[in-house]
Parts: sequence; C-alpha cells; structure tokens
Amino acid sequence: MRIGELAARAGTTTRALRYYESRGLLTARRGPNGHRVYGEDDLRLLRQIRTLQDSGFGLEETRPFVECLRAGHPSGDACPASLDVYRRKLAELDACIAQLQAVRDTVRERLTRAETGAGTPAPAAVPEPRCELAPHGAGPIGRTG
Amino acid sequence: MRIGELAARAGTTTRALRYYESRGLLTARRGPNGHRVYGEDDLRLLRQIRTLQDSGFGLEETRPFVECLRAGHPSGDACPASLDVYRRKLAELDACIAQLQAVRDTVRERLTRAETGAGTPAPAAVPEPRCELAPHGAGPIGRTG
DNA sequence: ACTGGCGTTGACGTCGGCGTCAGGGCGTAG
DNA sequence: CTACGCCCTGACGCCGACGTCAACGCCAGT
Repeated sequence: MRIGELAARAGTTTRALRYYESRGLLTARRGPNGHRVYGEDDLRLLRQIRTLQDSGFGLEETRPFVECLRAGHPSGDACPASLDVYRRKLAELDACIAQLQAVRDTVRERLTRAETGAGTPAPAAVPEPRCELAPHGAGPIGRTG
Repeated sequence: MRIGELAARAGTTTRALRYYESRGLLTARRGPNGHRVYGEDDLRLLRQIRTLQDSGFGLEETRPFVECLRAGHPSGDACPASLDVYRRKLAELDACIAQLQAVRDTVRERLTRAETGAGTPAPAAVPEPRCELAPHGAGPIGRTG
C-alpha cells in the first residue's frame, strides 16, 4: 500500500502522514523507486493517532499509544504509559471543563444583568482562566500572562 | 500617564498595548516628544479588553465593548452589539463544554476499560469533535479536517 | 560626560499541525 | 512521444497574541 491509499483509508492526507513520519510516529519501508510502502499494521497505528487527535490529544501524546502498538500489543492503551496519558488528559479535561463552566456562568450573568438593564455589578474576575488542552501553550481560551 | 504606567496598572505589557493600538482597539494622544499619553478612560478601555481576553474572548470580539465605552456608555456591555457577542460566546461555550464532556466520558471509559483489562470495545469515534472558542480556527481541542 | 531608565519603530520568532506550492521523477495508457 | 497520475524532497504560509531583539531618541541624576 502506498501513501495515497493509506491516507485515504485513514481519512487524512499524504501531507499529514509525511508529517507524522517526520515526527517519528510513523515509519515506512521504501520500495525500489523510493516510494513509501505501508502495511495493515501501519493503518492501525495511523487510526490510533487519528482517533486521539480527533479527541484533542496532541501528537506527542499519541506517541505512547503508537509505541505500545508497535511493541505488539493488541491495542494502543494496553501499556502503562498510555494510561498515564489518559489520566493526565482526563485531569486536563476536568480542569478545562470546570474553567469553561465558570466563564460560562459569568458571561451568562453579565448578559442577563445587561439585558435587564442593571448597573455594572463588579468586574467579577474569572479566577485563573487558563485552559490548555494542548501540550504547551497553544490554547486560545485563557491567557498565561 | 505613559505606556509603561498604563500597562502596569492594567497588569499587562507595553507590547500588548502597542499591539492593541495596531489593531485599532486603543488610541493614544502623543506628547511633544512622540511618547504615547493616556488618560483614565484608556485604563477603563484596557481593563475591559483584558477582562474579556482573560475569559477567552478573541481581540476582535472585544471591539464592540470598546466602541461602546468610547461612545460614552458607562459599561462596555450596554450596547446591543456587545450583547450579541455575549450570546454568541455563550453558545460557543455551551457547545464546547458539551464537546469536552463527551470526550471526557469517552476517555474515562477507555481508561477504566484498559485498567480492568478488557478487550478493545470499539473505536468509539467522538461525534464531530470540533471546539473553537477563538474567532476562527486556532483551537487545539478538535480537528476540523 | 556618562549612566540608567524610560520611550520609539520595525522586524522576526513562537507554538501545532499541517496546507500549499515549486520543481523534479517514475510508470503506464493512449 | 505525450499526457496523466502518482510519488519524492524542500521550503514557505497560516492562524492569534503577543515576546524578543535591534538600534535608536530623550531626559534626569551624579
């Protein structure tokens, strides 16, 4: 299987695959003409990466899963390192959700107060509004300052 | 008041202020030596911008609030355009929170299943995982594809 | 005069995850 | 021979909100 077919089967692009390879997540054998050649295993790796990415995992966070699969395990999350990533992400998600909830409530309150035409209550600073799901600082939600 | 003092009083940096000015959000008079000169009104504008930014609003989304204040209203959210921004953001937040909740539940389930040592259940694709709080596509949470 | 601290503009760097060329090669069908 | 379709590498573009550096000006204190 060549890169175009693999990309299509995984619902992504050839550019993404080459990018993953440049990050060391996907390795490819080479045919006699220099073209990348993949097998079914690679499709499984790739699907693992895509699934995690679609859930908001950064590329680096998919690495333990990939290595776990490469180590011969039937599923990417059969290894302790993968579980650690799960747990960390879970904590991040909880913090992020709580954060967004707080912001949401604040916005809702301000909207209601403004609609009913009351005076400005107080600046009501949202406590520590950082919310990063990405590995380090690409999040649009809060400032780190 | 010069730029350094204003920045300090608002808890931000001079670089940010110059950036806001380049975006047309903050305007400054100039002293005879070319230095920017600000008044108390500018501090209020700036605080409005910072408050919204800290809550995850994009810079462009703060514009209606700023213009509302400049129009002489006592608070930035006294204008319909600002309320529209509130409402839009509220909808975004709700969508985002629901999205993150779904991801969270999925991750939790996969973690639990992996910890108890059960077989891979099913890829369990998270439905449409997009989650953007920023104006257009800077969010780290979900892929748009 | 020199030092230190403030200000100015302009321009490039950062972060992730690719998109989008530019410029070439290989293979096959017409 | 030519066209088409796939592949290759390398390099720049993008998005937001600034950080950081360069090279300079202006003013006060000693």
